[in-house]
Amino acid sequence: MIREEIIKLIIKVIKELQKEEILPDFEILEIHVEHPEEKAHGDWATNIALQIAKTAKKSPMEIAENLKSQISNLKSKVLEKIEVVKPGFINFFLSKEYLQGQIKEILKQKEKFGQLKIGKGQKVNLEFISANPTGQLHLGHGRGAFFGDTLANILEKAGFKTTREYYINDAVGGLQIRTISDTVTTVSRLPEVIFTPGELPYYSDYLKDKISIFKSSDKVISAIQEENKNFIENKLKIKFNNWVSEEKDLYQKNKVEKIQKWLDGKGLVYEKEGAKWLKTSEYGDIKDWVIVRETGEPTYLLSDIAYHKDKFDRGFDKIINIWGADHQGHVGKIKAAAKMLGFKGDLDILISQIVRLKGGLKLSKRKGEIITLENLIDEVGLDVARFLYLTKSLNTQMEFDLELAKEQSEKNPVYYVQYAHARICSILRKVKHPTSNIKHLTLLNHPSELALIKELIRFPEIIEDTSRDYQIQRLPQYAIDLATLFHQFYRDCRVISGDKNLTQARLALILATKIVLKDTLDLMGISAPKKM
RNA sequence: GCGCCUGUGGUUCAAUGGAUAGAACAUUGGCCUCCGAAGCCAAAGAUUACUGGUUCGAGUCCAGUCAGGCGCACCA
Repeated sequence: MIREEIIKLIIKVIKELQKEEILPDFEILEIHVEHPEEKAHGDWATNIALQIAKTAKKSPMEIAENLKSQISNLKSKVLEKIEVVKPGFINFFLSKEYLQGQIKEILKQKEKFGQLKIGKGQKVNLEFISANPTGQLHLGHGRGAFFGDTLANILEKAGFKTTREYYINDAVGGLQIRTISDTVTTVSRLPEVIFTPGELPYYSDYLKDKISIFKSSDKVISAIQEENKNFIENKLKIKFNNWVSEEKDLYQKNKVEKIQKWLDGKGLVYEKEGAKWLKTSEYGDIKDWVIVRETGEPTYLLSDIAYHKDKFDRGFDKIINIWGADHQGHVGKIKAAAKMLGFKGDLDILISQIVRLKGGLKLSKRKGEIITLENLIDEVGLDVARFLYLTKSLNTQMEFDLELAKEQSEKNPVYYVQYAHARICSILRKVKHPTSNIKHLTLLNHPSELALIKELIRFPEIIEDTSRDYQIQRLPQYAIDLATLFHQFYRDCRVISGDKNLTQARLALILATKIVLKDTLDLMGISAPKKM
């Protein structure tokens, strides 16, 4: 990757300057190389001179000039020009030869372009959606669903081995389901109350129907779970590797009981007011919490600890939980439990903020009519829905305007991206043998061609950054940027022309673009149509 | 009251502490005899809630204020 190469170059040069005592000895911190928005600032830029100015006791400009001349001496084929600008930025300009050569690289690697090794084959567990089997998936679940699925794709691309996991809160045997939540309000009711539908103004018609058909709580739950699973696999097109049942995989295997004994044996549990409390406050949480009620029944917390113990035992290097905002208070408890259990890997708990339907929920609450995720997908389609969700950062609340979404589905940015793909395919259909001759890549000199190549080679960097910071919204943005540069190229350069060599070179360019565009869409779970 | 998240053009959202805060939608105008106009080009629109602080540099970090959301169970 080009960024890595530049960073290595800078480190090397700083060390040389230190040896020559032009720069004093200091620890080289992280070298920050960025992709400036302004073209005049080069393809890459670093602020390293500004950062080390203080410790080096020299002016940033002086340091930058020193670094520049040292790097220039190396005569790298990758760089065409290096500039030092005002406060002390060093701007790098990539050479045409390097850029042209990258097309060859993309065509060679095909869909493996952007595949990284930073995951080193480490095992990652991603748990997401995990909707209670007491109703259909709603708009809020869409966030976790698409975010989790896409993040898993990106981590795989970055070289991790991922497991997509869904936790089913279906404990009915030992525990009994006490809470039925519809998608609007969570209300607690005893089991017998649940099964007198006439008295339940809170529950959706959907749930009432299920209750009147199946009568018993465990049957209602397994029926709903089955429907949700079906919906997720077939309509959301998300394939989970693992469906973990609280009832079957934890309670029936005595894992909840075992973890309680283990915690007890470690002296982490005490009795107060007839209940058993876990000393979470000693492990970083704000207070202690009950794990066994006065009645002797375990709480959700205990079974969730058992679940996490199970995950830890399965040997994951990294565990990512994607929870809704209403579970925020649960984070401290599970983190505390992870410490108690001595989990050595990363435990990242991501909270997705609430999805709010514009115009409020008035009618839905009373009538039990809610906007389900299925309604949304029926209205706008899976591609639009996925894109819509992915463009927003997890920790901002999102306001969902269904009317607007429907209206905009016609002119949605997803079509803009897909159109670029379809356009490429359309051009390729006009060529008899769309195999590209990579011998004429040096003919790619037009600013629009070079700009497009520069965007293409950002792809691995997008994967790297996103696999580190989980800022998924970077991906749809990249897709839009790439499509824009393609459309501009299309405006400026005719692919099929009388000039056979140039045609070959441009075919190679659009083939490379197609590969990266398709891959970007694949990562987001969005289709890349050949015709629209 | 305490904890977490958020406050950016009319709207929905971006912006690893960097250079002139970007898109999309909406608004206004221009571009199809030529590889797909679901496209391209342009205009207009922002005191980044407010007040201080940190530094070469703050939408971003820190403190405080205001506003909104979520959580604070022997519910899950």
